[in-house]
Amino acid sequence: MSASTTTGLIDMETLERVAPVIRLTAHPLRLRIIDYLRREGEPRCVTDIGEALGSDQSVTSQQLRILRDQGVLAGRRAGCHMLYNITDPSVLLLLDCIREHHCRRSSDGPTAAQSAAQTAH
Amino acid sequence: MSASTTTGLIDMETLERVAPVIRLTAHPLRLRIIDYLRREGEPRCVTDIGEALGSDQSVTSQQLRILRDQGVLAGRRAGCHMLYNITDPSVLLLLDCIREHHCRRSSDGPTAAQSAAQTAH
DNA sequence: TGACGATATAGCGATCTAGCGATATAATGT
DNA sequence: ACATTATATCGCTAGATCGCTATATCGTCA
Repeated sequence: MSASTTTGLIDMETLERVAPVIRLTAHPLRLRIIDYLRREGEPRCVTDIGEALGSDQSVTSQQLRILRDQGVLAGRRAGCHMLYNITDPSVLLLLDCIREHHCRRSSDGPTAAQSAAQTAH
Repeated sequence: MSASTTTGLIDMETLERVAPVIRLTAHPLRLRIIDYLRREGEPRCVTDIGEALGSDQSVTSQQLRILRDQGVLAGRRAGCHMLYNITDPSVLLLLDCIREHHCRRSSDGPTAAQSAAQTAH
């Protein structure tokens, strides 16, 4: 019985590798940056992103670096600009998921999850 | 021009509300717990989960509480057991996404995202 | 080369998170 | 009531993350 307790589950190594990517991506401003880049459809520079989202240059650059380190974004030089674009399509699924999440959570009032979590205690 | 820079994007309030849920869910053991509960198909108690995943009782209980606080899981009493089940279906999408992610990243070698991130520097 | 615009990094204090051991609470059966 | 099993919480230390300011680097043009 001990051999099959975890068969069929995603192995721990994979989770330990992927979890940080998701965790670091799940940040309000960083998600917004990704959403912005998606809507724009083409690479944007740091200044554009910062101005559009109202975030400071330094902060914007830091977030971009984090996302780049995770392989979510990539940046290429264009003159004195740095153009960033989305390189990991799976984060777009995450955004789609958030859109649904949003509708379910805020429009429909308390969700099955929330009410269940309360009554369960 | 200032009015339409962020139209069509997920609003910041939504992101600030959803991001913590994703961030706290994106934890190796917690993802594994969710994956385990999904595979089992029916609610499981703390001891079962801990034994199956090889995690300490205290740690397991803590993770379950975090997931319950986020509305991802719910627990109901059954005698002296506490049976947990998944209440937020969207986390299953996250797991599916990880499975794809896993295949793309580990099987195909360096991914487009990773190579692009390196050449971009 | 020197000034300037654009981007990246360093350093800091504050806050959050991870695990762990010890202990407290809850439910059951005797 | 008491012992037992199951679950939850507490207290702690170490490490991660956040947002900010100041400063450094890079690329362009005169």
